[in-house]
Amino acid sequence: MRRAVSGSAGIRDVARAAGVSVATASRVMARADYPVAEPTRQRVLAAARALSFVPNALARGLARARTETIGVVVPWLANPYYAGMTEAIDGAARDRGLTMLLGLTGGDERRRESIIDELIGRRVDGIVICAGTDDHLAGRAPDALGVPAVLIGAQANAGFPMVQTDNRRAGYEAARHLWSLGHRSCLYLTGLPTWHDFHARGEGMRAFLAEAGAPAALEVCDGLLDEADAYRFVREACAEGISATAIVASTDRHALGALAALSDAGHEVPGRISVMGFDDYVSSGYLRPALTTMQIPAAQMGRRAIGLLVERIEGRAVSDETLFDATLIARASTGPAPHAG
Amino acid sequence: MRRAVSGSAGIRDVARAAGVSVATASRVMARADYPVAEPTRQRVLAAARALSFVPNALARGLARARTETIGVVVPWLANPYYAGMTEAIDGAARDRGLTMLLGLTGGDERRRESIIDELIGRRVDGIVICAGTDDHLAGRAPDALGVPAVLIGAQANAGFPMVQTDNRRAGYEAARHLWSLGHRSCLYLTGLPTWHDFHARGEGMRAFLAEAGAPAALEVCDGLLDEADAYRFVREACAEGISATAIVASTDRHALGALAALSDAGHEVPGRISVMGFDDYVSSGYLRPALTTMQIPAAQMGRRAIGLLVERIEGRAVSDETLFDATLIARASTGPAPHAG
DNA sequence: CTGAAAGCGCTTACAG
DNA sequence: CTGAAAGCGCTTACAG
Repeated sequence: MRRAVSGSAGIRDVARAAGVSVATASRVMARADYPVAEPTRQRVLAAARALSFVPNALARGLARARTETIGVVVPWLANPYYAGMTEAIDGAARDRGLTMLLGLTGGDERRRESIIDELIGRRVDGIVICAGTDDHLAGRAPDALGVPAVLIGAQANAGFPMVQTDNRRAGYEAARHLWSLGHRSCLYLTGLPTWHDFHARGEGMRAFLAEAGAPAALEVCDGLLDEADAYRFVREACAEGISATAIVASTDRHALGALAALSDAGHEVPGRISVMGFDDYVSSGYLRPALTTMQIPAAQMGRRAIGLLVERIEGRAVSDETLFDATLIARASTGPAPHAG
Repeated sequence: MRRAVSGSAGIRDVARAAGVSVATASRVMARADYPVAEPTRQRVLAAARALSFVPNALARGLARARTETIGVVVPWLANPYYAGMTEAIDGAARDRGLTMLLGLTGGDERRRESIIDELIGRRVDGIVICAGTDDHLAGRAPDALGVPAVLIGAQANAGFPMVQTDNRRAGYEAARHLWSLGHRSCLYLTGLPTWHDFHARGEGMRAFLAEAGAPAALEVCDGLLDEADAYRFVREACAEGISATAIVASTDRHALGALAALSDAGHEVPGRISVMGFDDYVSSGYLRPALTTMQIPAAQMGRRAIGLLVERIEGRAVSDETLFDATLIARASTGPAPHAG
């Protein structure tokens, strides 16, 4: 019905130019380890080069039922945490010859579902989902998805392999750090309660403080979406008189807002009040005072996710869940509590 | 030879379930505006839903010679400028029903070329290239690419449509801002000389200063890749005695490094020295002192690029080159020059 | 080592 | 409004 009109040469053209059948041409283009006579191979290769043949990945994918493509779904790129993770995922995928199809959800669950359908429609070989606020995945079971999938940073989700940071422990360590500096009253600034990463961090802090015998030492303010929210909240808190000697922000973004607010309120950090965050963006070390933070190994997590995914794709599922640890990066924004000084 | 083993239903299954031919089933799934009897359409739709049919985009793309896919090539995501631009591009593409295939070059031209080949192999309908350091594109001509392409932030490149910021003018305005504050000696911290965006900014500054009668007022230090490089350089400069009263950084990242170095050297900003950058990351307004910067409309540029690309894809090329203007966002990091105060 | 042919899952001119 | 069939550009068992 239609004829090839596209300028690009097809395997048929290559075959003709090399004087072989398309089967043979295909065999040399498809894989290096096919049994083809060396001179034949060379002729085909030369023809392909001469015609600057680029195999049609659609046709290949259709025929092979394998697209060498993985879907990656992420909330945003605006957050350095996700940007870094996405970069790491892309790098790891590329190293294995896989191309990344990126879907940005904007934190909208409905959009996420449609993105996943889209990816399945494009027949990706697997999917990595960087979860955030919720991960019921509209009730999708791992098998119902039709393709292997691995979750990053999600709470336990029916049967999906996962890679995570031990957020509870990270929170625990954060509280311990502050406690050891003499802080006995902390304010935790966090996002929506449904973001379980953040929630787990808070739980970890609470656990430490309870063990330390000061269960009431933690005050939580949630619902803060970004630096602007954190800024406003802390600014008001300062105006009303802030009693905590330390602020823990659920991300470095929140910490940045808090830092700005404290500066504008004339509260010295860490002299009057200490501040710490979670994530460790590259920029955090260049703030002044430099930000103390619990570093989350986003790049490692991304790479590990690809590792798990490829295991699944190749049908050799070994590992299942991977837990990473956050690392305390102590910098200038945390110091001895004023009354302890 | 092979049978469909995959769990997902195909158009054939839908047709069978609905009691129609695959042709008819395809027609209702493919487009809403096909002439199909309403009851028939309903039966097909019901069958599709019941079987949770997701059309195979590979087969469709092969048959239609259109994939509803665009390739986007970007150096990194680690830089908020590119992250924001990529997000905007993705959003604009999604709004038009196009899926983004993202390729990260890491600033490596060879990798960029292989990514472009990869994208062409996947038969994207068009390509957006966020250029950086070089854009000879290995000598590729617009037509030789085989698909429509538009460049963002590249210097004039044989025939490709482009969207850009008027960097020269942005530099000019930056210099004017500083000059009006009494600064007569500026230091420009920048990346590799091959990054023409940065180079143009420097040229613009130089042009203003020449007009102002102080052509020697600009000192340039290039080769600074990130905040770490900027930090080191400024730290040393401070140690040796810095004579400039203002530092202009080619990006906010560089400015961040400079700010940290000045703080560590005990140089007050803007009392002793003013600092400004280019880009305007969301975080820049939360630095203390808040960073004065020339805001580059990255999101708008990304959206415009998609607009241009779609025009090309649909064969109605109207606009060709688009120039955006940077906007001065004056904040606390720039102030009157010390001797002018 | 090589070729002829069926098949991957859709779409769409062509005929009713 | 609907169906039978060719075609999109590859791959790969099957037979030499």
